Amino acid sequence: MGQVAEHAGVSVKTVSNVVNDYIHVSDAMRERVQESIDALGYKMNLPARSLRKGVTGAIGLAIPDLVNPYFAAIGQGVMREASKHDLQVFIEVTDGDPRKEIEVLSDPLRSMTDGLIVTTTGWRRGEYEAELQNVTYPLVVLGEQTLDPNIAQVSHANEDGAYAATQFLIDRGANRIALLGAHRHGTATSALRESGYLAALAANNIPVDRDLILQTDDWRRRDGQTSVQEALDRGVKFDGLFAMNDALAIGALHALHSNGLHVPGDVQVIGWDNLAEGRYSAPPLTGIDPRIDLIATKAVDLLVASMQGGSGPEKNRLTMPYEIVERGSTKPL
Amino acid sequence: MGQVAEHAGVSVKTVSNVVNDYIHVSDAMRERVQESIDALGYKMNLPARSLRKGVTGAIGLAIPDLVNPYFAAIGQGVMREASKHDLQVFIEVTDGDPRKEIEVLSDPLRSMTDGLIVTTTGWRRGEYEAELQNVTYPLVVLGEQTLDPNIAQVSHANEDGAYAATQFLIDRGANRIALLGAHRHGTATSALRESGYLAALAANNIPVDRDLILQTDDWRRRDGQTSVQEALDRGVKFDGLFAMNDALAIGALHALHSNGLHVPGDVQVIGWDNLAEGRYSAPPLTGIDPRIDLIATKAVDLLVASMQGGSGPEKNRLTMPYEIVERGSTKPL
DNA sequence: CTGAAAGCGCTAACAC
DNA sequence: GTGTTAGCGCTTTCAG
Repeated sequence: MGQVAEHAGVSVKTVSNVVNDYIHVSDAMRERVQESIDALGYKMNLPARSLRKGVTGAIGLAIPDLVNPYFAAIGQGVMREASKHDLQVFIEVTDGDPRKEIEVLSDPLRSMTDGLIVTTTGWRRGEYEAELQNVTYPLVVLGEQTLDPNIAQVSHANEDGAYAATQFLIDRGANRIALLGAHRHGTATSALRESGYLAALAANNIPVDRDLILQTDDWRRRDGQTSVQEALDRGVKFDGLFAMNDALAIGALHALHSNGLHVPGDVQVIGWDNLAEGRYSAPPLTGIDPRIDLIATKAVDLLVASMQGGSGPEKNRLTMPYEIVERGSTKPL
Repeated sequence: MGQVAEHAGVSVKTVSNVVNDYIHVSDAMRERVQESIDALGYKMNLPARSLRKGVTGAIGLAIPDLVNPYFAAIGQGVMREASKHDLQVFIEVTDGDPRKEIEVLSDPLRSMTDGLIVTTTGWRRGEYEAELQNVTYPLVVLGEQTLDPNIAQVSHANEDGAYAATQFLIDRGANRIALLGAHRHGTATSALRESGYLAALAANNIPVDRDLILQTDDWRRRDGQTSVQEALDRGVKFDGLFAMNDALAIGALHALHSNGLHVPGDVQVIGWDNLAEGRYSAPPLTGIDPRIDLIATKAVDLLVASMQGGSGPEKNRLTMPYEIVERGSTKPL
């Protein structure tokens, strides 16, 4: 910057003014400085600016996995919305490891971001409340795990959506409905979706059959496939299947096909996430659309509000609307 | 840091020594300082460190799209390998827009990274050579578009792989083989794969039928689907299909099914990328495995070498090995 | 509207 | 082994 100032015959302050689009700069001056900038190929040093200003112009996004299409979509949505606010996004990967999901809160990288969006999968309800309390910067949690109502948060309509998905299957004639994705050690999300499922069964006077509640360790395609395969091997029969996410559903489809079962003829399948992949599966997947784009947008907006406004009495815990998108994996009504 | 120094009754230099694991610090001192650090909850300010040291400890990764599983896999691999070198990765998304792919080279964010890996999709051969020349920091290009042999680069074995894929189909009895993914405005990658396809046909004395060369605007599922659907609508017949990537192949599968065609009975399909999604399609996809993990690893290693060693006479243009993974979308030999 | 000087938090160089 | 000082490149007072 000194270089540019010298070349243009002005002070560094003036160069800074031009670079930062300061109002009170004469057009002549602006042009002259800009020419020097171009001539010398000057590039702003961001670390120096951050150090001086105390803000970085970047936010962090902690997700479990880049390759998982759900989190990739979150990442895409966050980046899109952040760029509208001229914010860079630094992605950190936590592998769905609860320890890493909490470490990220005090990572040195926090000094390079003005706020953090963290998506949690491993936390159980009530865990890590203390660490959350110690956070001094703007934070938004994606998930349903915090107790403290002061922490900004955006969640799926887990219970309502699960109820609706189950009812959807019932309405189309299924009455032995498997639930795929129950966690042995109960994450908050799976517990909520399970309770929506149970509520729908109860409302329709369908008895609960524990054999139909299929556990998985994780929510990936493989987990869906092996879990359904095992159920089939055990001789469990069902005519409907509600998978807690699309990846599980894709795996389930695979297992069902391998066992000669027809979808939706023998088993109707409904998923959750409305991933692009589900539009191209055979058959295309019916499912809950949680509006991932909206989740990401709201998360950024909440974070930005917290970064700017301090902590007004704004609504900081959002539950997203959902829709059911009907495709070939369920029968038409 | 001053805070910590005061609390521990030492100088800032000593605190810095402890934080940076400097060798010549007595154990007693180290412990005392560490206690103060913990007591005060001190966190290193990265921008300040970067400013002073002139290096940031981070690298940039420019990819077209976070949601595209191929690039997500590249991202995952790059992050994994980078973390082995204690490097942060800052991802930037270029939307496959050639302009953005070039802008990223001179982005202000470069001052926050010590090097850049850029994956190119939009460049045509020979384009942007000037901009590439102006780059003053370590750079690795993923793709096959640069002419300058001094630019580090890792590429797929496009021509050989395409030849092998086509031959694979021929060996299994196909003799009317469609090629899916030719670009109207010829990107380097599609041109190379097309030439491998043509070479294989020639080697087997199979005449080229231009109707079988299916153009697409991009390489996404949708492009594969619509392109194949159009071909079918035009009455084009084929018993084999080589899709230039898995996304196209997934789209093709969808179109084929919709038209009552059986895979591999009526049409054998081979893809390229070996994405997880292809393992769960119906039928599971045969295809070229480009070893995405290896590509990412090599890219980081090349970059790190260039960041450390300056520019030794090392091999800086790598073509990755490939394998064919056989699954249900082709017939057994 | 523009200039001069101070200082953000850190590490490198040098002194002790 | 540990302390002192200067300065990385920028923006922010405060003068003019």
